[in-house]
Amino acid sequence: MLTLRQMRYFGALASTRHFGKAAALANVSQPALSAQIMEMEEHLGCKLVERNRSGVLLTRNGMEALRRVQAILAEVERLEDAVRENGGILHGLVRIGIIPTVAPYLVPRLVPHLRRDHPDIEIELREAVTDRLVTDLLDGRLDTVIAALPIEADNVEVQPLFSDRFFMAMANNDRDVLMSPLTENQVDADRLLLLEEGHCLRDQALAVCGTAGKRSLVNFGATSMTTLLQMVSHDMGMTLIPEMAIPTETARNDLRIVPFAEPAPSREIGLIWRKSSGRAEDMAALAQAIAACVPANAG
Amino acid sequence: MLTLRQMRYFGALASTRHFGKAAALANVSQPALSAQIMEMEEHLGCKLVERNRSGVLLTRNGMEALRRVQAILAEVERLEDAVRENGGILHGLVRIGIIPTVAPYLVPRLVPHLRRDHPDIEIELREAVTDRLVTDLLDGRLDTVIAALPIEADNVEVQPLFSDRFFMAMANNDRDVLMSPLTENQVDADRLLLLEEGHCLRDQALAVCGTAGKRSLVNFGATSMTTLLQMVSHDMGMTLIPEMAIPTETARNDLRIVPFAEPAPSREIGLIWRKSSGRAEDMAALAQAIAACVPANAG
DNA sequence: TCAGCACGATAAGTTTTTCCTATCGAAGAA
DNA sequence: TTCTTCGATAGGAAAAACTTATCGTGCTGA
Repeated sequence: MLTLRQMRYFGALASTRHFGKAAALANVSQPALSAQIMEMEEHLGCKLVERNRSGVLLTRNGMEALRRVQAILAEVERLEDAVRENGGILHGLVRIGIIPTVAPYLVPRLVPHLRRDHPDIEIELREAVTDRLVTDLLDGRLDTVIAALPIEADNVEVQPLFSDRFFMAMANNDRDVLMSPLTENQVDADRLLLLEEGHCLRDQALAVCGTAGKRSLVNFGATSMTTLLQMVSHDMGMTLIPEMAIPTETARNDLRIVPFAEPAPSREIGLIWRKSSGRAEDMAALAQAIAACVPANAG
Repeated sequence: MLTLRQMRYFGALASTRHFGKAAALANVSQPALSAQIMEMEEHLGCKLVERNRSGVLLTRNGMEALRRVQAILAEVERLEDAVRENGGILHGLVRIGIIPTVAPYLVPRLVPHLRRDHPDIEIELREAVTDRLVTDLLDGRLDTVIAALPIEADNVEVQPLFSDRFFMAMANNDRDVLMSPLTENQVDADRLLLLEEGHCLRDQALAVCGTAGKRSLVNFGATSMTTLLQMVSHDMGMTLIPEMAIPTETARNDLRIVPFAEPAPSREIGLIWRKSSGRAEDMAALAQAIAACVPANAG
């Protein structure tokens, strides 16, 4: 079996053309180097050097081998450097999973921010419901997940990012005249519009409105926040809207946003990654970047 | 110190994503492989794999390392192949030294012949006097020498190639009326033109004409056979011409070629190489190629 | 919920590899 | 000739790598 040790010794021999000096260069005794060279020749099945009066000559095979050996040793050195230097924080590919009720409001601000502060980053995004994201995270298809807490998974590290208050959204011309601020039991569960199964915001909405057990009449399940709020703006009902979605969605739809009475219900958004990934530093940097993107909601 | 063994195990681990299977693939026990991976991580200063429930995951550093490791292992394999396959006979660079009284008559026929029969050959030629060629050979700057025998050097192998008879060349209008065939003592040493010091043909001419001790009047020493024969054709004297030079030189100059009486004097041209070069096969092929180039002179 | 299983880490002892010192033998130099 | 240089060889020590056996943890299914 060819070894790097043999190649290193052979490189030293080629550059000194002298067994003794090569051994000194390689910090071993001359017989040790001789033996390795002989073993290398044995393995390759041909002489690499000629031992002569006027020192050492490389054979033709030796020259060919030398070129390749030097290339290999250089490659090895680059491997050591590349992994050691490591590119610093948030370098290279980072695969981020984000739940659909956060992604559209965070991504447009987060990505440019990351690109600016970490020019070497390469971002891969996936948008899916929490369960799917956590599975992908645990299976190594994602490096980190941004989702609503709490997360039920072992072996993960969780860093809370910010708290995102809920508001009630309804059509501006809605006939309901709700108190503002709203108390949670004022909500008519039959008029509550929800996202489809699997979205954590659906469960949160049901929890907030105290209707976990009830069956909502209009519960067909929208596929996105935007769809949901379009329905709301067409006076088909009302829905819970997280604060971070308000600027974007009110710009798109004609909505009335009604706050809840304090203590306002909210969701906690957090960053999740595998404990064993050893990327706590990257994650801290990412958390910081996210915090810098949502100043209005920080809390 | 990074080793190829570590890389091979790491490659196996990356492809199986399972320590046990990787160990089987590498034909070692699982603890042995674990230890090598750990050592590699230690050396590189970072984790390469995450050990998890769902098997083994490569870290980001691990992926970077894997790419480089695979490249390195492929390079090593190519090194083994390249040296082992070896390209067959007369492949790659062959550095040939030829004495000046042979080169102009052999090279134009030999080089195309070699290129045709050994397409992978790369020929480097040097023309110099025997002493210089032998020094270069022994110092490894040449692979082989074509010169007149005998050669005084140790550690070399000698393969006689062909015998090259001498003729006397003189101007066609020379007043001397020599017997043909010529006997050696008929030559007027004072009219003998010679190459400069160092050429073996000079010494051979002096020996043939039995004038080793005499001082030739026109002994200023020409630098080449062609120069010498131009002088001859201008009736400045006569000179010994080897048979292989006759076709070329009589085409260039108006010469009278007179044979010697049998046994005609001759020189023996041979192929010389370092015993330790281990290229006997190459040299045999080269000798054969040369023989095929000089059929008229074969003897 | 608990035994069973899968998997990587650890332990202990053995084998293999690598190395060192000392010395040999050949070849060139004085 | 004798001396010196240089790579190879010998013998034994040190280091590396390997093996089997076992541990600990986390998942799985009765």
